[in-house]
Amino acid sequence: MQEDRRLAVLRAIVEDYVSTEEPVGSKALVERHGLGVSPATVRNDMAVLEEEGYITQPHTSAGRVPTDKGYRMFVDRLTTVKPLSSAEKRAISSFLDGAVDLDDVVQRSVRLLSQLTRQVAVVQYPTLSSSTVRHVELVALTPERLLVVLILSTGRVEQRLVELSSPLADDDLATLRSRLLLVATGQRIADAVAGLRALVPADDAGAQAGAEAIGAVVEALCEAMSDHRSDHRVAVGGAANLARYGDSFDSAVRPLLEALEEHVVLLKLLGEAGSSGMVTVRIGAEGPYEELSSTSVVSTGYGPEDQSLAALGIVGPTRMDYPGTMAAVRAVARYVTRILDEA
Amino acid sequence: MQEDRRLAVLRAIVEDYVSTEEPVGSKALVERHGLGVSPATVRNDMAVLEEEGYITQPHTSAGRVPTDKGYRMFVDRLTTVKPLSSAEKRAISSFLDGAVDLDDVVQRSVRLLSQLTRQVAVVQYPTLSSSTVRHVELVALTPERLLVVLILSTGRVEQRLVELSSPLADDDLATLRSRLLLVATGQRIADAVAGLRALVPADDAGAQAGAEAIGAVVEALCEAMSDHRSDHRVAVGGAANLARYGDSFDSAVRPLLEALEEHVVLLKLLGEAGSSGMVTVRIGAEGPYEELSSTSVVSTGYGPEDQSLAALGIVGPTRMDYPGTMAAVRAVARYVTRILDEA
DNA sequence: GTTGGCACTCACTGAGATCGAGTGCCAGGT
DNA sequence: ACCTGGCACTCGATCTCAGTGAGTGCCAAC
Repeated sequence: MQEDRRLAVLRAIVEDYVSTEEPVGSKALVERHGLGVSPATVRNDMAVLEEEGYITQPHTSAGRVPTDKGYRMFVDRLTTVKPLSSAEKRAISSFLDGAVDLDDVVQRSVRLLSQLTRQVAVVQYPTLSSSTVRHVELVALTPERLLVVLILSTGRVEQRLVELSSPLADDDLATLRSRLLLVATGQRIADAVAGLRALVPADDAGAQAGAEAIGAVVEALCEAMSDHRSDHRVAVGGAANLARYGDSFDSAVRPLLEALEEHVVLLKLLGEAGSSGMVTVRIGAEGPYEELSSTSVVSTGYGPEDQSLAALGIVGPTRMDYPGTMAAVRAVARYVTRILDEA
Repeated sequence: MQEDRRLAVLRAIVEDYVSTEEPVGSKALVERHGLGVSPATVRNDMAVLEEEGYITQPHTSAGRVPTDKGYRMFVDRLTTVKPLSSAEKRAISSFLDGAVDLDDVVQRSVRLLSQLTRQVAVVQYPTLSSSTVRHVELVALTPERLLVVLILSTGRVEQRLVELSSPLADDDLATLRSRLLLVATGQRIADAVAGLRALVPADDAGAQAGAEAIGAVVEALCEAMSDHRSDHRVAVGGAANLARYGDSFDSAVRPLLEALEEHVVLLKLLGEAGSSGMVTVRIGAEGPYEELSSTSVVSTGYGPEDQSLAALGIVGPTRMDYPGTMAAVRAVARYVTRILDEA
């Protein structure tokens, strides 16, 4: 019984603190929320909650503030699913439906997400690893310069320039192209890489015409396929929302701004995201980055069905509207998944 | 004579204020700089400078601070070219020489520029308008889906997906491809667009096989060429440097953060940049954006010779090290130009 | 045209003094 | 066993107020 009320108190504290941005006291609590008890009772509950580590007071004789543990409890057990308003739903679909290509989808998603949550949004570009090769194209810019174009099922196009030491005849080019197509088309990345490498003649084989070209082209293709830069590309948006931090500027915003430029760090944060459909919340110092100890990450995977292509999410202060943010993140992930499926 | 000294005083004020971040008084001035006169004399000069609008005092009985007009004078007439240190030069070349493709060049440039200047750097992707068509490729993903790939002399690759209502025979595809190549290859964008449009048969012409395909493909190509999104792409880096603003946070950083996300605004700012080789400085409220009245933009065009492909520059507080910043911007622009030329 | 002297201004700083939201605890009520 | 009203206490926030000093403007002398 009292256990239940204590949790209600915790929830109320979190909600109030999130919306008012100020430590919340016992009196204000009973007024703003309909718990039918007196401030004194609430104070007792608060004392217990503090003992258990869910809340603290910044200084004696100030209201209480949730700790990371408190937020965690709130997120895990106290949030009720908060459906998006129909206006928000409309915003999402009208925003994303106009997208023309992959880049556009990602960019619109970041923008949308940052506007919905009023936080900094991060969207990872769909990763290559689970996609297949749709097409490979060789273009002879000059007899010694080949442009290798790789087109993946996700719609991503990678191109590489290959310089040859000796010119390549058109016939050989055509042969090479068809061999590449035969081996790679329709394959998953990993299989395609293996198949392509097998094409390269062993060192001691006769220096047949175009042997150098095969090696160089295959090398370029494999490099493009396993290119981690593409895997690691992320789009960031809504940095202007950082200006709302107001207080705790140097301690919180600076490292965050730095992290936002270090895309590898961002990916690590997003990477903790579970599979599609599950929204993951990392609160404060739960992660590996000490400097981000006062920021939380709400993220999820997105992509068709069980195999999630990539992750998206938002980064914000630990004091944030978790239910609303989680709902927004999940909704956007779903829509993006659908859009990608259709395309 | 006194005229000369007054300017020397102005220069000294700007330099001191930039480095100390505090209003500078007459006594400190004569001490730190070797002007061989007494504080009283300097005070007289300051009074004149203030009357002429080059400096102000934040409040009575405080030191002087340069006005926008003061900075303008400083930049136009008082700066001596400040050569980069050899360490900086080395940093530039080692940083940029490793770049592998166009995207990489741009991204490295932003990073480099932001680190050299400790400001927010902005680099515009090379614009399409002055580039030529290197190659056009058609790929039949399925008989009804064509992938159109456009390769430009700048190394940029644009792709578009075209859906046809009826399948296209391989022969027709090959014919179309060669006609496209004939018309477009080597042409400047504008000419290529004109040539391509001429390929589309008039409405009343017989519905020859592939007529629809021609129209759709040409449409896609032209759209890709005149696609303003590519023209308008910019890379931004070094936002973490905003954290150094410290004071005047809400008034300065917030609008700046917003502007940084509005790439169109950035382009407008950069767009004021003169031709290659000339570094342009916009100080404070000289520009069209009131909210950016306490920020300056140092920018320049870059690209081969007379025709500049795009612009790059930095955005920072009006109180900045103009000589150093201008030198860095110019140096980076030169290096980038060289790199692009070689590639 | 320059300089030293001098009175004046005014932001900044730190020491009280005061205020009040909020707490902890206890005795009494249900 | 639990809730409640009452009460003393704490301590950050706010205000006031004098003191300090960097810096100025002006003037008479060089």
